[in-house]
Amino acid sequence: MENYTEMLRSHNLKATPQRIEITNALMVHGHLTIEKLYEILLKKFSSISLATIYKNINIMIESAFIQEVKVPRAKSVYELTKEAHSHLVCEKCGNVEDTSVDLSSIKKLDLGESAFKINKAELVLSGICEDCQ
Amino acid sequence: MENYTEMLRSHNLKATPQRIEITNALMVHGHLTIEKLYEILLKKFSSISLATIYKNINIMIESAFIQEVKVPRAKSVYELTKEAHSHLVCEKCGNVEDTSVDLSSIKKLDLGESAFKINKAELVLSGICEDCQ
DNA sequence: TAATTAAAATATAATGATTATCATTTAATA
DNA sequence: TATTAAATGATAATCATTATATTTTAATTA
Repeated sequence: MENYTEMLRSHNLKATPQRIEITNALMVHGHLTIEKLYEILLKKFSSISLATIYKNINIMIESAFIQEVKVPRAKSVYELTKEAHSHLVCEKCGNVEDTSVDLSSIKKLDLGESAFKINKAELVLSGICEDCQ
Repeated sequence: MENYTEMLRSHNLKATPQRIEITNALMVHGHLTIEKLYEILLKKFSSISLATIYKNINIMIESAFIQEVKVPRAKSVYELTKEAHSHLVCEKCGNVEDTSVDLSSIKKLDLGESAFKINKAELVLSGICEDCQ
């Protein structure tokens, strides 16, 4: 899908060139930190403000267009919202990639133990990626 | 176990009153944010510096005495290091509790898919706790 | 038990990250 | 094309964390 304008509008977000470029950067790179995103957007918009990045990240999270991934022992990265999945984080190069792990079994497993009502499960697997081995 | 002095020393940490109190606070409360920890220690040490909290948290993490838990959509909490476990986070009251979920099955499940070598699995389950339901 | 010393505590300054403010510009709509 | 609410950019303000320098202290040893 290339139509970022419609993607943004369907989440009630104005399709500004800056937002389209954020969307594109996340589509291309998968997972990006704030500073990396800023760096990438500076190439297209030489006078973009860091505040614009922060404000857009926040409003895009609110509208569920993107999501924050809290990475152990590292800065958070952001990704486009997609179907439920988990993350692999390389302890050496810091790269983050998606992985499809079935968490439904965990949800069931745990429900028996307590009265806690689980809505969401977030799993981060740390280790060494293929390239770094 | 009540002997916090020996616990600290076994991790090559000087047993200062401030560190003993941090240990005690974590033992009593389980999971605490930086600011909550500061608040608690102020009651015992009216002139404790926030820098002391930060420095101790960092050195205690380095020596594996405690661990940081990154909580989705909230501030990190810290806990004493114990056997591997997962966390339940209440979306309403913010309380964090431990839960024993077997992650070994996940590790195996995933290993088949890619050449990524998993060292650690961190799972956070979000939902509504018993009290908040 | 007192003396020694490296490390820790405190106070505070400095840095880094994020948010707020405001004037200007622009996307969406009529 | 004109209108307007929202977004952008520049920058100040705030909040979180770390660094620095001085004083104090836990651990060790004479």
